[in-house]
Amino acid sequence: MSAFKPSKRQSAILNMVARDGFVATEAMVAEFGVTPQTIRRDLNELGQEGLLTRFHGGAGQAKSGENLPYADRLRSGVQAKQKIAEMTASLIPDGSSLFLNTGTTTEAIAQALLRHKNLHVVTNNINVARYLSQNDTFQIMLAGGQVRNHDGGVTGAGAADFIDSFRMDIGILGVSGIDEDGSLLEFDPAEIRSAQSVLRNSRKVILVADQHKFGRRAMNRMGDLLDVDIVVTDAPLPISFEKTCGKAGVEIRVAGSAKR
Amino acid sequence: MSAFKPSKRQSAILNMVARDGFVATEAMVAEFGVTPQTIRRDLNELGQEGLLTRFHGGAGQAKSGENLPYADRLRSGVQAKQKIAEMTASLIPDGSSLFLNTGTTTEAIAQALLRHKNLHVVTNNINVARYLSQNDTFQIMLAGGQVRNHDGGVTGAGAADFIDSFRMDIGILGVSGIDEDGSLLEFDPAEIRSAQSVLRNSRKVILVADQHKFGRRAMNRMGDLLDVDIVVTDAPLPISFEKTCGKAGVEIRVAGSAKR
DNA sequence: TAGGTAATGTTCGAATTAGAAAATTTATGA
DNA sequence: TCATAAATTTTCTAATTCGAACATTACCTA
Repeated sequence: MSAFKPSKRQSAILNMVARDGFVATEAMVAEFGVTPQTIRRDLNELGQEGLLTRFHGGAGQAKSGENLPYADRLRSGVQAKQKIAEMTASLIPDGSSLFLNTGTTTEAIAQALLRHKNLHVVTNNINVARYLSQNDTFQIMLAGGQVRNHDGGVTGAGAADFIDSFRMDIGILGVSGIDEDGSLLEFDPAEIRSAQSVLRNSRKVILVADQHKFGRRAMNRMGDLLDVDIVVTDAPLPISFEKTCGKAGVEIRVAGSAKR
Repeated sequence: MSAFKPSKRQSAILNMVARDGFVATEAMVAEFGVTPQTIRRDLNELGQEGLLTRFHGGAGQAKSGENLPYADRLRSGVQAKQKIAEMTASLIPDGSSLFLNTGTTTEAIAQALLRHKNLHVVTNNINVARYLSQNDTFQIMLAGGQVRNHDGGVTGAGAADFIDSFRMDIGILGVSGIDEDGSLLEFDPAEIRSAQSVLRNSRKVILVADQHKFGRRAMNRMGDLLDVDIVVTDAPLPISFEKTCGKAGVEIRVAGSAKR
């Protein structure tokens, strides 16, 4: 029972490849929860279409050629996160206290925040902590616990308790997926408790999610759109989600829609 | 034979990786006219320095947010730390549980440990955690608390308590200085309690210190040479320290004296 | 010249990945 | 409900890559 349709998964693969330059087969197996054989089939198909290049052990970006229009449409990963990160950063005043959880989007936000001053940040992600530590005016609190090797997230009961000991102005949450009924979903159950602590202890909650997250399924429910104040994304939402947000009283901000 | 010196070839490899995102081992073999094994040696070295990421079948760009290795390399005493790191790593069996505290030397050790397997590591340093997380067979526990911006150390009462909840085979300690009477010294008082927890909870304690640490003064006393089992350093110790170690029953290992 | 060292090549067993084919599950429409 | 097609897993074998140990080469220097 995979949470991805084949076409969805294939475009997600293209996004990963576009973002990282090279993705190992095993990494995709872990990401999508399918068999290596299935990933190889995908890679062979995408490779035949010239959308990526196969390597022993994974796949990398396609050699520059034609086809790029289509590929570009499917791979908006990095730019999308960048736009989301910049808009989110613009919502944060200097001197705020805030929380950042795990995810590539929140890592992008950490980078975008480096120009701010005197932020107090609580996080459970060692990459976020490391980025932010470059700014001497920041005070960074990192939750302790077991480190998830592939993404640098810190998990465990202690991490959630640690977060519970703070009360923050703003909580910034990344998620694995959002269901149509407004459920916020995560792949990793270990992340749930930390995220819930953030929801509880933030005066204002900002949810960051690129367009592919909407409708994407994941096993664990961490919360509900009702708990969120602002959603920052990179493209107009499907109507069903707009309705859900409207009911929940959630403000939607589409990054890069005005300019670019 | 080969038209490239090793250093030339390695920087050429970095260029290829930077340009293409991912380069297959075979492609480099063809490019440089050397054996796959030679390429692998290069890739392992560059990978350990964090300048690229190894994959099965080739190498790709370094994971997000690298540059510290460069800064590290420019710092003085890198070679000494490297030698100490390699010798220390050789003292650690696969599958051990160990502790690593804060300091540039312990960060070098973290890199040197990447080829080990199934280590259980407890640390209060986010850089150590990040390096080690590249190895999927490691289980990493990171203490929580406030992050010291300039070196990535995690401090606070919670950090020491966190360490106290473990019992480890080996504790690896870096220090700011060592007094002639055998006192282990630290500049930052916030580091003291964590280090003492390590001394308490390690079955064997390895102290790592380059030659300049001996005789250097610092304000805070964290422990005594009596608590240490092995000292790893990079040059023969002054006689006064040899005597102190002898009395304390401490084994001294000088890295790089026998081989290399 | 003899010894030492750094770099590379060779060899080989172990580990990883690929691919083909069959079995199973899932989705869909009559 | 059943039949059918699509998607995925399973299973097995072949191909590739890896790492360690040892041999070789080139070069330096005492």
